[in-house]
Amino acid sequence: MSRLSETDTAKPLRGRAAAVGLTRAQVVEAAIAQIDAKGLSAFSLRELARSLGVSPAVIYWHVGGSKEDLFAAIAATITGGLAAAQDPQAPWTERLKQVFHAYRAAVHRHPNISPLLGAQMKSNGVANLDWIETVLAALHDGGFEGAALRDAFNALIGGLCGFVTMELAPAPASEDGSWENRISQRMAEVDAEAYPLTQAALPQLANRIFVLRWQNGADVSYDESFAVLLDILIGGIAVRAATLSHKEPAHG
Amino acid sequence: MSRLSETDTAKPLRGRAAAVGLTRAQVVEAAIAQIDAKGLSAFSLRELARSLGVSPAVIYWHVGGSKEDLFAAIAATITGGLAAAQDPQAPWTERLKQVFHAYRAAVHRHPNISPLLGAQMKSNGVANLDWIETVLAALHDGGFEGAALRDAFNALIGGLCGFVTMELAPAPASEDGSWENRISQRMAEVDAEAYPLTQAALPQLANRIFVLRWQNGADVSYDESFAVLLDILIGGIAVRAATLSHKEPAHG
DNA sequence: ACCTGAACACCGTTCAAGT
DNA sequence: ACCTGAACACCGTTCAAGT
Repeated sequence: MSRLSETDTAKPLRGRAAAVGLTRAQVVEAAIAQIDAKGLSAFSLRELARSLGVSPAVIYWHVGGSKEDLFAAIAATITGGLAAAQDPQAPWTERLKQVFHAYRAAVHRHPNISPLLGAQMKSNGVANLDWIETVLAALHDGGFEGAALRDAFNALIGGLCGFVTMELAPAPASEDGSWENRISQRMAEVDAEAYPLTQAALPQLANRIFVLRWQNGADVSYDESFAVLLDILIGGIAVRAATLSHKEPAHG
Repeated sequence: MSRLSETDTAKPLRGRAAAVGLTRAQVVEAAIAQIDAKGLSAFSLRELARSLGVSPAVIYWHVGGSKEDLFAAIAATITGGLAAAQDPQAPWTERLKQVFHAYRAAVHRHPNISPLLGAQMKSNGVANLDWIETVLAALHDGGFEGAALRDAFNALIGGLCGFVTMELAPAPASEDGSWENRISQRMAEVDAEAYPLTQAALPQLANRIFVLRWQNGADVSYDESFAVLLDILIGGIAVRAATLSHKEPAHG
């Protein structure tokens, strides 16, 4: 949103060319702004350089080896500070809810970035261990370790971060709304013989359930569905925690 | 896997140029083979045309307007026939398990295609309603309708398909294993002061949990984690079904 | 109906050279 | 240390023209 922060006085400015005074953080910030504005599919390093009034090569100088590295830096920026969203006094099940709600809120602040978080391993990297540590700590408090810890962790992260990725899956890039029109019309014509339940459900659920929609979670709220998923998952994890041999039943 | 099926005799072959005799289905099949072999990031329409010994323009002629349309056709091919995986006699909770296990197995047969299914709305389109109908039918048998049906459907699809998307998120494209080496080494150096639980868990869990890994679900099994997620989700959905006013408690 | 060939407007990435 | 400019090897997409 905001332009390059002019208040960053930490730049040496020694040479004449260095008068541009770009920072790595500024490059990442500008990239996020570009993706917020035009979408991920329209994003390019050359366009980013253009928007910064700079040669394409400077992106490489500041951010490292490749476009993927820039994406990883963006992902790290988006998911930074998630650990702070959690109240250390709360029971572990509550802490988990807080962290995943914070995760979803953070991605919703930059919905176009979402594919980088869910569908690219490099962006999932060791970037910031802070919020991973909080998830592991909560599960540890619930009594999980070893293979049970692994499965609980993966089920939570995969299910919840995966939900957000699907929720915010981008629509096809197109100036006009031709695709939206075509798909909404095609849904109106679903064959009642072949798909009776789909046809019956569509009047109420068209564009409000995955797969049968033409807008994503940036335009249509999936808050309640996410709440249901989170409730079921945390509840199920708590039940499993209670059955672990070396712990008393968990509160929550 | 298999080359173009020469046994397809349904091609007219009238002109001389038509001697190539390409089918839309063959183009899609060849695209899948390309992505299986080289990965999604290395895939291009020109390369596909080259592998078919054909001009780039023919892809457009056969498949429609854009690369995204080809991707949608690929997604439809991959998820086709999922409805058949389900035993109509089984209780609704069992049917759900069958369908989602079949979904995961289908994507695992072409792991490189996975981002198309989870992170692109066009590929999620009305493509094939068959398996959507089976999910809606199962939930209907469980007594869900209206907003409850919507949330149950979204929680299931988002959580489970989302899990598969994360599980199979592609590693960065690079000839050598330099990235794998770097990240695995960085994990070995996690600060025990700042991240005590992460550090304690890593010896057992490195490369076996999301985010802290350098290989994806095509190389490392997430079968057990998926089973845990599926169990918790179906169990939670069944509990909610039992609380719906107009139904008796569900079996399963 | 199906395909070719060439063209247009872009890309990501690298590298010598400047200050 | 930070940036420019030009170059290389590609893209996706379109369109007239061929058979």
